[in-house]
Amino acid sequence: MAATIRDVAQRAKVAPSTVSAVLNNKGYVHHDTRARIEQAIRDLKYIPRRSARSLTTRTSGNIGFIVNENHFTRAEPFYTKVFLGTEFQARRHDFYVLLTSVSDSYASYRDMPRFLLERNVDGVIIAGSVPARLIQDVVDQEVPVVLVDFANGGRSLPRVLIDNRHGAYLATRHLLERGHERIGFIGGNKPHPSRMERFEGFRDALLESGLPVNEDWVALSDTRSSVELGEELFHALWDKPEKPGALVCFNDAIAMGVLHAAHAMNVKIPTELSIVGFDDVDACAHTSPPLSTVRVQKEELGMVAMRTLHDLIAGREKAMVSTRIGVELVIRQSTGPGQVLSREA
Amino acid sequence: MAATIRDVAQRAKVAPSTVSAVLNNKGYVHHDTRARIEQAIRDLKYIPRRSARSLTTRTSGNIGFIVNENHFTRAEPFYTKVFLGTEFQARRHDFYVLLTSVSDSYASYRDMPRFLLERNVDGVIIAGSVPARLIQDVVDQEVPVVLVDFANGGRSLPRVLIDNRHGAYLATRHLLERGHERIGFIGGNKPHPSRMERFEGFRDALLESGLPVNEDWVALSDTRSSVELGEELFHALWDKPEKPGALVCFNDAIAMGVLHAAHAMNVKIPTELSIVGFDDVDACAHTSPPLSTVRVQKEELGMVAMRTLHDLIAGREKAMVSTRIGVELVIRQSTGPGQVLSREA
DNA sequence: GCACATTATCGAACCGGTTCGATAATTTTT
DNA sequence: AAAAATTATCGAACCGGTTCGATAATGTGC
Repeated sequence: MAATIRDVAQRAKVAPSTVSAVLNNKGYVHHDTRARIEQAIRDLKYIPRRSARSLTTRTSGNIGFIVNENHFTRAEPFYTKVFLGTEFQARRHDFYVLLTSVSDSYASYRDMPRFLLERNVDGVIIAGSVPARLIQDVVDQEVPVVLVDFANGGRSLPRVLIDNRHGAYLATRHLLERGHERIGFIGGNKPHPSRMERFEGFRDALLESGLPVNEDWVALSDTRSSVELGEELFHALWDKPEKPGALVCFNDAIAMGVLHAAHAMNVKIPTELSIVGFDDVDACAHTSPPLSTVRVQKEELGMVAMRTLHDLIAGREKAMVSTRIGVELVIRQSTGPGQVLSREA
Repeated sequence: MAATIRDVAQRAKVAPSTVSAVLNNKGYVHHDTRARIEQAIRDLKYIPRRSARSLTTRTSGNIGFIVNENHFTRAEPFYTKVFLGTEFQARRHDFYVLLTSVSDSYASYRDMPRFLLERNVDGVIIAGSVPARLIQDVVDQEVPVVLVDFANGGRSLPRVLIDNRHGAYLATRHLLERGHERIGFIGGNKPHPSRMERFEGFRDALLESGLPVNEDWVALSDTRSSVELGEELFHALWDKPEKPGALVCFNDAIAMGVLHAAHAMNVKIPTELSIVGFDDVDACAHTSPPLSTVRVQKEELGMVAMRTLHDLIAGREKAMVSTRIGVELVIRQSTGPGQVLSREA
């Protein structure tokens, strides 16, 4: 039914290889011949099959997007947006994106995404933290890789990161400028590099203002950041004799957990407690009160990663590149003026 | 570098065709031979290449997911979730999902998604409304199709739909049970089949209670349903001399627009006006007040569509199947008791 | 013990592109 | 005018699987 390159060749009275030359703009083809071939292509509505082309060129036209199962199954809006950004940019480069997740129990090369085993991708984007072993296996396959929001320890791979430190710095400065002095930091996921960076940004802003970090107002955890964890951590903090007047939260999920828990305990936001989140997920604008947060351009992360990967695939980029995506403070209504109490007293 | 089927054959001292037979569990292979081949496969870490397999079997292992550009570029959470559902189910069937969008200006077969032109998908899922011409072209390609949340007029294609009528009926009954009598319906997107169905569910519930549909409290529009449209429609309604006490909204975006506009005009929700949305997007739980709505299992829509498509591809399903995905009422705090005023007066 | 079915394996052809060396015609250089 | 370079086209081989008919060995029925 569908036309093949030989059908086109026959109709244009040339060899298949000449048609191929026209299709790929290679070698010498006489102007008239080219016109004849192009006409034949139009007549037969010919379009080369991906599978045939893939076999011989050893390229698939696909790129793989790998995200940790934990991020994915909970349909976390963050990485979904990163994925959409990747997808959007991929389309411009005529690539398709194959999405998959990996579990923490990754053990051997056999657990690699099928698209890698079957050599069905020309490159891979890895979003968020994944087992080190997986990264090793991907690199061993000699497939170009770009990491997003994950700076893998030793190995030096191209990566696209969030400016976590600056974001947390901005959030903290904002609270300081509103007159807060008793500022805490809460969030989980200790091993995640973002956590450290965000905490450092928080700490730097405090130190810059001559304020110490009060350990009583810092609540961390080893488990994943989630709304539930936010509630838990809030309760832990609120039991302390001296309470903070403002909290910098590791991310919006945590912040929303705090919001809920505070609401349940009748703690008024922002009059009794100010809260800043991080990420700016959609729901932030609709919480009550709307959540001040640090906006991360999630789609941009995915887009930049795809551009970097494309450069890598095209062989344009050799050096390891590390890009930081900027952040911006979004002030809504969860941050009010701080009570400057102890000063005068 | 990577092993081919001939390498495996050589090592196991058999013909490539015998290896193929083992790989695909076809024909007769002696037990010992099979064991030898399997050992060779393990030794060489052999995995067949997708591209080679695709060329000869004329299957790609991919399915295409098409969504209207308007739904997609605005990163609408609804179809994103449907996509994730599809993706989740696809993985179970060992398929990958290629995502793309089409624009309303679709004109000819050349505008079809590239994965169709290149014959790089074994089936297609179309989510939401798309140009009729596109559907025609896809059908002409003889590629299995399943529609999601879109009942294409004349043509009779397998589809997975939302139980819109019942959802709107439930929402309206809920308001009636709270004592409301002055209930309106607002929403846009007239040509969308869901709109009609939801309106009918609303109407049926009213009629069942012996209440007429008051045209003054029905505000429709031809443009897309959005937060902005919700605000507009609210203002239009609120200008009327007699105001409704409750509104059934076409979807959550509209409802959130109403919420915003009401808030801006100092109209108290739910004391002065009750609101029910439709879809139950994530943000619903976080609005102020949290939005009562009709929950649609978005992931389920995508999963069922994928299952249906898989049956179609495997040739298990011939007849046109149309599935309705159930809905459930989620009561939050945007719906209060209705004032039974004119009764006694 | 012979005809026939079943089991087991093989090799060649094929899927539909791309690549590359051979060849010929034309143009440029010397 | 011969040699060299450029332009134009072709056909065969190849990518790495699957398919299918041929052939041989073994088992079954009568």
